[in-house]
Amino acid sequence: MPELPEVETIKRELEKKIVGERIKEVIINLPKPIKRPAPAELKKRLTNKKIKGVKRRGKYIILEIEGENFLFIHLKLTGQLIVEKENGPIEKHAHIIFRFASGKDLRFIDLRRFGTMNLVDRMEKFSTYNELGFDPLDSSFNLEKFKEILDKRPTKIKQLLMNQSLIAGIGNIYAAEALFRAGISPLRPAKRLKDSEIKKLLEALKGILKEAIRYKGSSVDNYVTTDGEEGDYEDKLLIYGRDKKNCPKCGSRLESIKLGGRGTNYCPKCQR
DNA sequence: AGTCGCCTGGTA
DNA sequence: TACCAGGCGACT
Repeated sequence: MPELPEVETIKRELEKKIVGERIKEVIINLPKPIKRPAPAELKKRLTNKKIKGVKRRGKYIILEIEGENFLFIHLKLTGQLIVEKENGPIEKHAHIIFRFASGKDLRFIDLRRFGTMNLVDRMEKFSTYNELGFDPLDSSFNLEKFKEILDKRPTKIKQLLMNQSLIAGIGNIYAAEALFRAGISPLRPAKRLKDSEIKKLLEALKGILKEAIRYKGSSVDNYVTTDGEEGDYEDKLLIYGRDKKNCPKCGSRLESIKLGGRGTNYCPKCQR
């Protein structure tokens, strides 16, 4: 499940591996991920173009391609972006392949087919881009801004953390981890958090995201880096996925509930 | 704010 | 063999 740390890891690797490469062919084995334009049009616009840069916004990877082309890629739950030699065996779910003049491929692989691609000629033309909230690691995202976001919102804090239009990049894993580290119950209405708790949560959030990036993300589900390697942060997760287990801090039994349709674990003793 | 649908593979 | 996971958009 790629969230901010996983997407950031992929972004940094792609920056090193594919900037400057020229696309000689776009192979579409499954058109479904291509939302717009029509697959044939996308092919036409990208063929024989150079990759100029790679950006990340929330959980989106953005490839900047010669000729005013911005390709927004969302990996959703099981998407992978792998760079490898073009003559290697084609993976079972390799839906879209960008074949470079150098003999390398960038392959978009997605078991569950939820991932998406949108090609636009200006960043702002991708409507979702304009609706994304703060990047939690950006220096402009400080205590004051975080307080403003929580202020007056009755939403449960975990759901607020995962609302991409407020803060962009946090998903189920890191929301749960940050709340555990900060000792805050996922059920607390956002507006009821005390200043001291908001401070703690912000520090936990930034800290965990940075650590996870250092470990190249968590390989929950089938996330891998652009080498096809797993991340190493999965072993550091203290609360996510620990259904029916005991709290790593106090030893009491963890609570497993559904929140906004998503599985949520927390320790009722350590998280208030 | 809650629910559904999109998907496949692992698990009860 | 039925069910569940889950980001996000669409819908209510």
